[in-house]
Amino acid sequence: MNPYRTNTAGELRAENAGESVRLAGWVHRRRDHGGLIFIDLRDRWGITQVTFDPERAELFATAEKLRPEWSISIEGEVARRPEGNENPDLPTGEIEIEATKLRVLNESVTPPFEIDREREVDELLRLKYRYLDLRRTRMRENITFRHQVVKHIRDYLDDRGFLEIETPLLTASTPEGARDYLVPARLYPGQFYALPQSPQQFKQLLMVAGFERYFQIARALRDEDQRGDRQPEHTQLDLEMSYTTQDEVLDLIEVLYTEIVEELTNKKLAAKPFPRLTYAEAMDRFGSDKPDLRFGLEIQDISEIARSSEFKVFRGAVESGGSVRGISVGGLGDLSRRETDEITKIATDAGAKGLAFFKVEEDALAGPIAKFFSGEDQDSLLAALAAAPGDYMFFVADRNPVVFESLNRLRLHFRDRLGLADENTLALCWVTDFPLFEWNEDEGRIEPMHHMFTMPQEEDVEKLDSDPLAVIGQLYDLVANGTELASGSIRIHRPDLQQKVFSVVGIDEEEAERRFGAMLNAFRYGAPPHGGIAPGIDRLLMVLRDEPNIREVMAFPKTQAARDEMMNAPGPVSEAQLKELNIALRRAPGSERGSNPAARPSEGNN
RNA sequence: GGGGACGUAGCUCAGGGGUAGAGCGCCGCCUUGUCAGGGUGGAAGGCGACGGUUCGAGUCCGUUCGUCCCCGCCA
Repeated sequence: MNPYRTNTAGELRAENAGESVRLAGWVHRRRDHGGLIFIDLRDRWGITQVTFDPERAELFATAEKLRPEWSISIEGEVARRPEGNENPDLPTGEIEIEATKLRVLNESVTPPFEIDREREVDELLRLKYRYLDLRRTRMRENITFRHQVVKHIRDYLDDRGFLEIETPLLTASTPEGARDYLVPARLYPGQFYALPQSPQQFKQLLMVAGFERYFQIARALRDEDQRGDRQPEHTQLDLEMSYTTQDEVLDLIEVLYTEIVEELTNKKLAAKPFPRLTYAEAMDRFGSDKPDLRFGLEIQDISEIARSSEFKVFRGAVESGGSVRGISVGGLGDLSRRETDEITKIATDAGAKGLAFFKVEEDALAGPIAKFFSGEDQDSLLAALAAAPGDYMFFVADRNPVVFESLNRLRLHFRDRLGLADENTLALCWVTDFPLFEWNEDEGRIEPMHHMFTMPQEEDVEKLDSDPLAVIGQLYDLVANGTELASGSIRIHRPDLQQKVFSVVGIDEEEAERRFGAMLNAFRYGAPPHGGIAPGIDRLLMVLRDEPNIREVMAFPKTQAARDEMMNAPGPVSEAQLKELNIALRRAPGSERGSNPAARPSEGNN
């Protein structure tokens, strides 16, 4: 018999009355009535009320000393609570334990914040005392839920013949993409391992190796600045299949995600099967490759009306190869000058030179530029946007990328402003047929949209030479409520085609050999056609748990400045360690921002 | 790298030129049916740090450190 507990604090019910039990856990709350003491005992599974009777003098005297977060073990009899004293808010609320023994396993100093309350606490304090923060309901539930989702994933893939295979954490640096985290190689002075941004090449090599169906709950590391949904290390479901097709990958993930949502959450799926939009369609209708499909406000192209209008800004945009597009928004009432300025700023922040808008009146359009449009043109605009009296129409005239980005941001702004999206609905959709490459303005060169192992659509292969930017890839994203949850592709499996793609992005044979030699070589040994996907686990959990930040679904995240304030990482290392690694520092530790612990604000230490 | 918000008691916050306040928590005492227990008394901070303006600075100005959010960056 376990010396601490026979049952958990979440499982005892009325039918257990009369049983002798032991429970162990923390003092959640104490209610000392002088002549009677109630202790709420908390463990991972729940809360059970324990009573201490003054007739047992010694026991009672110990119970009087109990304080929140003391670790205790109690023994006693399960008793139905007196009539009328049940607590319907507690699963164990029909019973209580009449304590006969109490062991204090460990006292607790007063915690820096209250464990039993859900109020907001400063994030730095939460992270510094993460082991206490994790005791609180929110985090305990999130981390528990995380386990359930990952378990479901493992079972699902195991059922379908997938093998979970680990790949190295110490690997080679790949200069493009995100900045690598580097690890000095002691045995090779001046050389470094890199921590993986993803197991991409390894999983493809596992296909060459014949494992056919691979997955891994893999850590992916990127040394880039943080965001609400980005951490230095995050977790992906990395997955790859041989002899597969895009549809097969999509179906596999679609069923998995449908199960997760329907079996593990109370959320509603907006549509089953998930809508599949091409990249071109998503941009056209929503101005984004990760559209939020929970609401309308779809974008309409009015370039043809603009081309013949009197309004020079509109005409000019179309004549110089851009377009004019707009959305119609109801329910805004009458916007003040200040409000229209704010809305305009959203568009200009996205690169637009301005924002054209009209208020739709009963008989005509109103607004600063209405005078440039004939009655006929006004009717055409109304018809194009299906606008009704009381609506506002907003138009952006510019190069297409600017038009799309501006209207995308406006769409999301009105979603939030007008509460158009139901929080309990998950609009999952696939976006497919992405271009294989995109043009990098800053660097003046072609780059892969996803990565350079993506297979072009068969009919576009010949365009790799003539018009690479027009080549569509066998590339797909899973999107939920405007958030990208997964990204994948069918891969190139032939060395000649891979070499061709390398050359399009400016990697010659010698460089390809040096950096991707293993893979190119592997492809010469009958590499099977293969493809896969890599869903982000953290982002999925954020969406499913309605958490505003990725830190809320990770047990031990880093701060925005990529620090671990609990473990004090990163930190300096000894001169001896550096010497062993053949590393000389260019700057002494402590000379950089944020690197001086002594400069940090002090906080309570009770 | 850039922009914004914030930093006052252990926690959450109010105060905005005249010497610091609330709720919760904490400590003591009282209370036998509470479950955000109740009552009562008490301790606790000099307002992130540094420098300036002022007779006087949480309060105004500057710098700096830190946290969070956004852009850039990043799938």
